[in-house]
Amino acid sequence: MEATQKELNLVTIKEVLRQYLLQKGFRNTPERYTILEEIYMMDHHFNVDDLYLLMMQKKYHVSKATIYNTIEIFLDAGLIRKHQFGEKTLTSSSYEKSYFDKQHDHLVIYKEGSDKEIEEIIEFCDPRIQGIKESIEKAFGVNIDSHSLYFYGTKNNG
Amino acid sequence: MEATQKELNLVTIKEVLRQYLLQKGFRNTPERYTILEEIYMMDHHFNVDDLYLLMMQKKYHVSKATIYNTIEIFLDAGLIRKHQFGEKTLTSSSYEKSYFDKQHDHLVIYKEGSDKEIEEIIEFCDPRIQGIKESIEKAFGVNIDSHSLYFYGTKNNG
DNA sequence: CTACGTGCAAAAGATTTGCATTCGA
DNA sequence: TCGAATGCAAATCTTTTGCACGTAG
Repeated sequence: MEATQKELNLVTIKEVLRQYLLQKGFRNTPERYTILEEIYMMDHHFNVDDLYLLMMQKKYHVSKATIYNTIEIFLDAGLIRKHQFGEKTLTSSSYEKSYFDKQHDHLVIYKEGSDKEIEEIIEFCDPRIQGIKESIEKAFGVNIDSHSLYFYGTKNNG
Repeated sequence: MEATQKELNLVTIKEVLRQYLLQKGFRNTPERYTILEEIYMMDHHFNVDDLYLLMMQKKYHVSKATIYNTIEIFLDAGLIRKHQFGEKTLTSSSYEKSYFDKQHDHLVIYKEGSDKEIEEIIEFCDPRIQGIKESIEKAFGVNIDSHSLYFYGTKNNG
């Protein structure tokens, strides 16, 4: 059932990409569909290197340049979201599939005693953020397209 | 009056650094005080290169390595905060002085029609974020040390 | 056919590291 | 004195760019 749902989603998401490419006048290259499929088969956040290594393992030869290119397109198409975890240390950008999920935010949990190592990333969704968003739009006369909210903390051992 | 207040703050903040270095057993190097002074004389966000160039102009010779080092210390001491503006494009880390300010969040306004160029960054402070924070702490059993919230949008021309 | 997209390698930009030298305690 | 800090340059890591080649339309 789980696998079947994923298969269905895969069919859907490829169609979404097809429509997007058509509308933009971009080409239907096999790389774009293969990368999309890999991303939508994954269950977690990933960065460019993760994706590159995964595809190498599966013997799909795609260059990093193409992955970076493709990710730009997917971002524009709304097929993925970009994140920047790790407030303290510099980390590479992370991404996640976004088409079937609702917008959510992240709680980044650091290992106890370490400022650097991330132990876990938990997703959450609090409706109050919408209220803040609307207030800001009114207060400053802006249209807000998106937001990002991260909480940083540690496990509560007490 | 403005200048006088800034002078007073400078005296205070140097004392804070002195206490911090003492407590940690770190040395009182002139570089650390000079960099701190530059940061606290500034009114806006800055990145490492901004700071480096500024100090070169003023004929203070400080290497970038030392600036990076010092910034780590100031972060740990709570004298500055780190930011990562620019969700779409990669940008260098930004920093700002934090000692006399209360915690605030940011509204990043992009130039109309451009996904890349930032037109303005506005600071705001909404108390509702505290409520969300407390809910998350209870829900997931964590201690939250900090958060970052960014809204991304464009000027409302309507 | 004719660009657009890809792959590869080189370049660029931010940050980190290694090491000899300097200097604060 | 002597270990911590600094400066400089080289190294590293992520992302971007240039160019020759392949291929979708």
